[in-house]
Amino acid sequence: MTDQDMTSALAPRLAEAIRNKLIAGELKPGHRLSEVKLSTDLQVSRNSLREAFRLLTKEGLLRHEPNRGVFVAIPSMASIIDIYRVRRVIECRAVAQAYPKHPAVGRMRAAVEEARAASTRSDWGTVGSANMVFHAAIVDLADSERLNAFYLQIAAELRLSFGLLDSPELLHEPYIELNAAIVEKLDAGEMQEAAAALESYLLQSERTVLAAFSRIPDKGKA
Amino acid sequence: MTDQDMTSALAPRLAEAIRNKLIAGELKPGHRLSEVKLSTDLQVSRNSLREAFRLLTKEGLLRHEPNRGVFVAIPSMASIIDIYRVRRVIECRAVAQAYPKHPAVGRMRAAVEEARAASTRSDWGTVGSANMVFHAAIVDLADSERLNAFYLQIAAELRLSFGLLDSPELLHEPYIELNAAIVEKLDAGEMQEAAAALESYLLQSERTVLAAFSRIPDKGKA
DNA sequence: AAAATAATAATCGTTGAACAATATTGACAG
DNA sequence: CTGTCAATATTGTTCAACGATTATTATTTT
Repeated sequence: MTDQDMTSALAPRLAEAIRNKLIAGELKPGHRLSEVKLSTDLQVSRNSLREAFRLLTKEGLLRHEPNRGVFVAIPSMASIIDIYRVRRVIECRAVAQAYPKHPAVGRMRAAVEEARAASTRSDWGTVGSANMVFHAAIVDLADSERLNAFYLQIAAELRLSFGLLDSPELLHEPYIELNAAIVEKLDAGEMQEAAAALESYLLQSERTVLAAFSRIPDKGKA
Repeated sequence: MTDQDMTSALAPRLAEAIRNKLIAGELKPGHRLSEVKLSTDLQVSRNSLREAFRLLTKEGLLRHEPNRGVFVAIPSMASIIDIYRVRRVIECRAVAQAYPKHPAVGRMRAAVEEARAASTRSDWGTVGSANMVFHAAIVDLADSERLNAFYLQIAAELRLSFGLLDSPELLHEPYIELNAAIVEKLDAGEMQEAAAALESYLLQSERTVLAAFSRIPDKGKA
């Protein structure tokens, strides 16, 4: 994990490294990222790090305060509501308009299987990852690279919120079978029904996340 | 237009300045942007310019080739198709789910009026701008800042494509009254009908743009 | 003359240092 | 305890440098 392949440019690689730390919870919301400290830690120059900061700020994972520095974005109810709004717009439409034999359906099915297997051994981390794959596959039904990229960004932002919650397993486990139901409906060619199921699914998930979020004691504090 | 307000950071301001040049057609697709030349022209350092480049590359307006530099993105049929796919996903859903008395409807109506007025005096530039405002207002019906930001980005990319076309007035003028019809349906509370109208509208617009694009002689050449 | 090759120049990628501007900290006086 | 002001740290931006890669020109070879 030290010096990777130099295939791509430095700034995007740096951004990815930081992004991974963010979604892994190693950097907590509200925390300030010192340019000198991070640049020495990551063995890069301040300038290169600043390029990465700009990327992540644009992605919504960092917040930039002039002359004060960059901070890990602090998720809010508003941001969660906004993200779920985006998800419903994109995912539901993708399912409603899907071609039932789209290759992504196979990935959806595989993600359901992986989640089921991980669930039996209480591997909630894998369940969560499989769920992410499932929904990314849904978006892929729309066959748009721009939507895919946008969704990945939104998903990363949502994972930042999840990091604040105490029991993230509850956020994914109940939905495994709902995911399976959506795949079945897609297989049967019932796209409208699948979209409707997904919509209520997402609304319920949003409520659950918001409820868990409201239970956080010191939210709003750095 | 020289040195603006220093409210925001330099990199985003630089990005905006370059973005404006891109959609104004001052920088043509395929053209390489020299770091030293642009940085001296814009009176900024190479490092600051590179930060702006990263932003614009992420937006899809520039393309980055390792060790070769950044180039103005070259629109393709594939990118136009992709962008219209995104537009249908977002705009149609936004209209279908709209609250008829949403403030954005007023902006839609105002945009139609401005387009009509500009059309009578053959001011096609204003017609085009009003059309952009109209569709941005549509997206705003969904009340999502993330969707708004994403749409703005996509719209800028599309305008880059428009810059290649010979007679852009044909791309907007025929749609003024179709826009008006959508506003009327929204006023009447007929959101599904409005969404359906918008969908066929966008499909037709896509065909027109693709047809005009296919008539470009030397596309694919730098 | 045409093609291949070598030398040269130009550009990018990244770094480190520098300095001004702004923000934070801490001492001190009231 | 509170407000003021200097001292300190951090960001914002620029500049110069140099290795690495690419583009260009010159040279050689066939």
